[in-house]
Amino acid sequence: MKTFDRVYNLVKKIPKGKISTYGQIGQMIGLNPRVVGWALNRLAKDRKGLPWQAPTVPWQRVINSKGTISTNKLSNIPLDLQKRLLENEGIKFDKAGRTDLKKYIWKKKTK
DNA sequence: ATGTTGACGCATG
DNA sequence: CCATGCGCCAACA
Repeated sequence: MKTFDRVYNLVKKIPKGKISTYGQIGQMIGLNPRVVGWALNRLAKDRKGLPWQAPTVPWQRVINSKGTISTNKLSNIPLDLQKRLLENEGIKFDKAGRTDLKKYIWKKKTK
């Protein structure tokens, strides 16, 4: 089991309308937040023409701990794509591009 | 083996 | 709120 597979498997469990953070994901599977970001970045690189609208892994549901979008400074991902995807799922952003983590944060079922 | 690179996060000033 | 600095660690060259 590759490290990035552990990340993907967990991210796939985030339900629509909920979000998580790199730190939270990392904490759940014992990885540094940077590694989580690295794994998702790799996902984008391996995309190879697949449509952004139908991601295999709902990577858009992972944002940073400040509640803002981290992908906007990247060149390999269209500007505001992540924000639009989340808005499609009912996530609201304020004028500064922040979202309410307390409201939308995903709480993994303690089972 | 060694150095570099981050979709990060937290502490400081 | 903005700017640095640093720890973190898998993958890659």
